Amino acid sequence: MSRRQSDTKADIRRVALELFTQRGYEATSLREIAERLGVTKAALYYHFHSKEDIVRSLFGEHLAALDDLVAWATQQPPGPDLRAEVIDRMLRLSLDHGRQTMQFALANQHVVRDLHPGKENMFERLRTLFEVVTGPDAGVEETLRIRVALLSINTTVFAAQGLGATDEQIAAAVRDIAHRLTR
Amino acid sequence: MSRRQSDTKADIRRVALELFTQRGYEATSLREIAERLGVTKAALYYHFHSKEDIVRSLFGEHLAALDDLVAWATQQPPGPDLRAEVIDRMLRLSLDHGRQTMQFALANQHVVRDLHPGKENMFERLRTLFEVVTGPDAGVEETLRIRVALLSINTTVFAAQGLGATDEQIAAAVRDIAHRLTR
DNA sequence: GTCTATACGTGGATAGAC
DNA sequence: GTCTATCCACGTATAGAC
Repeated sequence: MSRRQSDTKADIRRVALELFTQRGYEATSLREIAERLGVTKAALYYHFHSKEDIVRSLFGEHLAALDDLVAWATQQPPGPDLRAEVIDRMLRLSLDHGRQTMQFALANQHVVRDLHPGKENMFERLRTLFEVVTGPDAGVEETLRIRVALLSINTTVFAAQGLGATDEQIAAAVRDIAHRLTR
Repeated sequence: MSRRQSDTKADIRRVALELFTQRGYEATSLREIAERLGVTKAALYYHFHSKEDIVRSLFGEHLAALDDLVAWATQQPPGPDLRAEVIDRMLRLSLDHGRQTMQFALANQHVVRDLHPGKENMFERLRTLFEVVTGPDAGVEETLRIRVALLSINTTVFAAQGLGATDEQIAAAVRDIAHRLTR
């Protein structure tokens, strides 16, 4: 039985995510990705239509999952319980898709922003989520605090660099942080 | 009296910071910067040696100020008071240099990281600052919490996008957040 | 499914006139 | 101090053989 095609495709995705995150999207050439994998540029184009297509493939699932979360949250009755639940679901979502995907999004904001022109991008979804968990009558400071609580997932992953923390420790820290910021 | 040379230079810096932040460093060409200013690429090269030189110029002051802070903090006796003071000084430092510089650094991590090869880069300084404010006997979760508190300055500025918050409101929110995370 | 070869654009950077 | 003109390297992407 021969090596499956999807293995190569998965390899490309893995290396691309790594390099895009470390060096940035534009600073990473397809040549580098190909070299790292021991294949040629043309091989990449067999599996993906374009460079942007690779990013789309990397971020698509995450975006879809975020969509589901937003849809779910919108239907729930507002309140403090919802905040904690949204944070917890977002945390699980982030850990599932791996820390690196978030790091990538943070370090390549303009790329992620332009993936879906118009209002369909990631930051619009985040904004919607912000609005759902924040009451309409919250003051500026409270709004900021709640938003930071949601973003603390990303921040904590970033802060954990070089610390050798496990996913469990990170998750525990995030819950603690979010709790301190939203009560 | 003729238009001073430093005006043009300042204009370049202003536009460059704006574009680098919005579109990313590599995605922004010198041609775009020049066009926006109504000058030619060659004019840019009169004021700056290279593209990287522009970034260095943008980030140099911030880095120097951060150096001073690290040096100061290293000499202080450790303790909870130091944490609050370090956060406060870092907050003032960040607000002074403008929010955009931080946004730029966040959105172009790899560029800032490689500005000074070796250990002289921004993240090394941050790491040093982390170590100073975190006791050597802190657990993983506590360490994460304190780090996130320091980073909350950046996070809050990011979270404030599109909210129309004043610098004072942001500063107040940061102090509140840091306090909740470090007590 | 992966290769070689190549087209084509654009980017950063420099030389030299004004 | 700013321009025109130009160089060169590299990037994405495609065509077509194996």
